Amino acid sequence: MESRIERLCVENGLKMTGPRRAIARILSEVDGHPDVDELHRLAHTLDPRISLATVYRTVRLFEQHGILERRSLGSRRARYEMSGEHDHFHLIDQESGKVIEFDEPETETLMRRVAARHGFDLISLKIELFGRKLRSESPPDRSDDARQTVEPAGEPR
Amino acid sequence: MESRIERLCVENGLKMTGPRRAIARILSEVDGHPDVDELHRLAHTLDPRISLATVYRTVRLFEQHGILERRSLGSRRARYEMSGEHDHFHLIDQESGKVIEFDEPETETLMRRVAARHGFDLISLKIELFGRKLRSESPPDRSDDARQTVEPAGEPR
DNA sequence: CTATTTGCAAAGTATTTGCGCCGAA
DNA sequence: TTCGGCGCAAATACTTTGCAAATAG
Repeated sequence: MESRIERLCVENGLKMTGPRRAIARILSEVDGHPDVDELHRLAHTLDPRISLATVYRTVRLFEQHGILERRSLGSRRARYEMSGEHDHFHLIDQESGKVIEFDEPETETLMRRVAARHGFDLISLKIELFGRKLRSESPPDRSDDARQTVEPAGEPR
Repeated sequence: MESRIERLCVENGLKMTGPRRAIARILSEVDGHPDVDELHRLAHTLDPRISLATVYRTVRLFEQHGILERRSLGSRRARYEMSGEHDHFHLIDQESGKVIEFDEPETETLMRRVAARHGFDLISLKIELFGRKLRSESPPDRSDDARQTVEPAGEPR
């Protein structure tokens, strides 16, 4: 079966080699924001011959073709996620390093307008909120916000 | 004469050594978003004995005390700017790497609300827009937006 | 005086590259 | 068959650290 990313590779005219296919599959299945080491570790389970260098080369390639986006999310190493039609943003727990994704459609519109105001066409945007969990008082209301993913986090910076 | 940052250091109970004073002054005077090398080069003109390691140690210290904020702004190396009362954001020209600062007060409010909705207290936020200059049509309207700084940019990533 | 800080050089991370062999188209 | 991709190891880029000498409070 062909993963979403494999299809994008073909559409972009990329040669589909074994390693690329493996990495593409990993990327399609993993959730969260893996860094290169994680990707390498996972790809390694599909094909132990895949080298770290290839993972680096592949994510760079995918990024250049708009298939992946690079984030920092408060960690030192680069972390990646698939590009979506609409942007979503990240809320990072300063203590644990956990990342929560959230949507905020108005924001993108607003930012597009800001860019235009300065004579720019918006290509992409990164929004990272750093916060501390509220201990006390009113239980958080999360009645809106469609998708929402929490991940275990690497190092709490 | 004492720089703004020097004052902040004293308030934070930091020992004011020669190197720190020099770096603080550089930071107060430079505009833009210098990386560690730039700071070192500049500090070097004030006192040639200041080492790169000390610059690294000092920016880390200042960051921990909330005096400085670390940004990435599309480049690999960390870049710094003074913390202000209110956050401002960055628009990066994908071609040249130039950085434009802009204010968007509503945004911070909105983001604070989003964080609260997820049960978090907002500590800081980073917003980076990546854009391409509009060649054609209507001259950009910049009648609002208070402050605005453009800087020459290091490497266009 | 004493606990911190500094410079230096060496060690650590994160990422990229040169090169000869290998495989997809 | 051909050209680009791959693994490997070495190179590079950025940042941190151990240690002995220097210094702020």
